[in-house]
Amino acid sequence: MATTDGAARVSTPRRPTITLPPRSAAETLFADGLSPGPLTMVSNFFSENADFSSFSQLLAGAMASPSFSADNSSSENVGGEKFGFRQNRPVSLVVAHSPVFIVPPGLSPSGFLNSPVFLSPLQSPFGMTHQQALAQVTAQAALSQCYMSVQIEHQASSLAASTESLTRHQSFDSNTTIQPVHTMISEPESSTMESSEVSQSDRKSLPISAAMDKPINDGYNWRKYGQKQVKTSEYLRSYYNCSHLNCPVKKKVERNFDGKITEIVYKGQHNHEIPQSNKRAKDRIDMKPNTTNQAKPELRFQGETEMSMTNESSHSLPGRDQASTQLTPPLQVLGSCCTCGNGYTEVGTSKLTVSYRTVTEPKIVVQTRSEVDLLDDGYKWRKYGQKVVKGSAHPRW
DNA sequence: AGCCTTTGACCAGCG
DNA sequence: TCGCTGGTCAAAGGC
Repeated sequence: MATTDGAARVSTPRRPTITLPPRSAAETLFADGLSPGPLTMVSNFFSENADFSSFSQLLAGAMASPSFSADNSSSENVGGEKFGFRQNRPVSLVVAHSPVFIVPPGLSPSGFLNSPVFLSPLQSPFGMTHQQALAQVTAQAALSQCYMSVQIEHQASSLAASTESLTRHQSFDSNTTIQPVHTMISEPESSTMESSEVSQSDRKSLPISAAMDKPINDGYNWRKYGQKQVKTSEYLRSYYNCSHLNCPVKKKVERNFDGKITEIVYKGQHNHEIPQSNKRAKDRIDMKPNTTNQAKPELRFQGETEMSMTNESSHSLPGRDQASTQLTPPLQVLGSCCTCGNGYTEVGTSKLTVSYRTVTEPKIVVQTRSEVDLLDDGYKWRKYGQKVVKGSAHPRW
């Protein structure tokens, strides 16, 4: 990142560097605008091991964590669900990558380059827990939705060369869905105007495909093998294969009418490391700070300003012991966060999915074989209702 | 030349 | 058995 950072800064006045605090200081982190709501949910997959540096590693660590293993069994007991993307990941498989994962789903590389949610190498081994690390990634996924449409136009031309080099390692090796269905983050003032200026017609005139056909430059190479308009989502769904030889990983990407990614589902696990021999990989490597930074990564926003990070979500993470949802899966939960009063969380363990939605954040759905940890997302949720949802045998609060 | 996207057709699962 | 739906295939074309 260091090498092309300069180019990126041409259009981005500054990139505030955020050093991730220890988990106990998560509030500091999120005070900068990265609301952790959906993040801690994801983060709870992870143990406290700090030996992973990439998203893949984080996930691998999460999957290998005792809790996950236990949850696996428990989840299977829950109903022997036919989880849509039950992975066949070898237990021993550890995807070791460089400690950089950057581009979130839903943001073109160029968009992400200037995105305030841009991340550089993880802090994980140095004061950042896996929860936080993954939370950051998820935050990128969430927040990027807000900036994508705005930034595409402004950055496509000037940053095309440098963007891909910034992309790295968002390796969702688990069955992970990031589903920012509702982009509700209050747009920063700096981008609100731009957003409004980017009219619908402008957006339509945009080569959306160019900006979004590669929604996630996660370090892997993807080959699109199909695209459909699925009825259940109304959105256009694209199917991608990892282009690596014999790699079984696939992903589905759903986009709304604006071309914004609304859902990403990863299936399977890479049986290889992130390719580094191709140009993109090379660029990404070039973008990596350096080996020193790899060893001592820091969280860095590539965004324009802190202002871009300014949203109304001051959703800070309370202590995990404050998690109040007492759930007996499978069920779904709707409620508002006691911390910020925003949004709700819903847990559908019958499908082993968890989705969070707050007023200020996109919806994020994580599919996993584990549900127990998801119930303790570190937030306090206030139950404000309960009912049986049509089509569901389970109560909803 | 190689890899990618596009897109209609095909297939399998399900009710 | 049939129709619907989601997922995949594969040919064609583009970069």
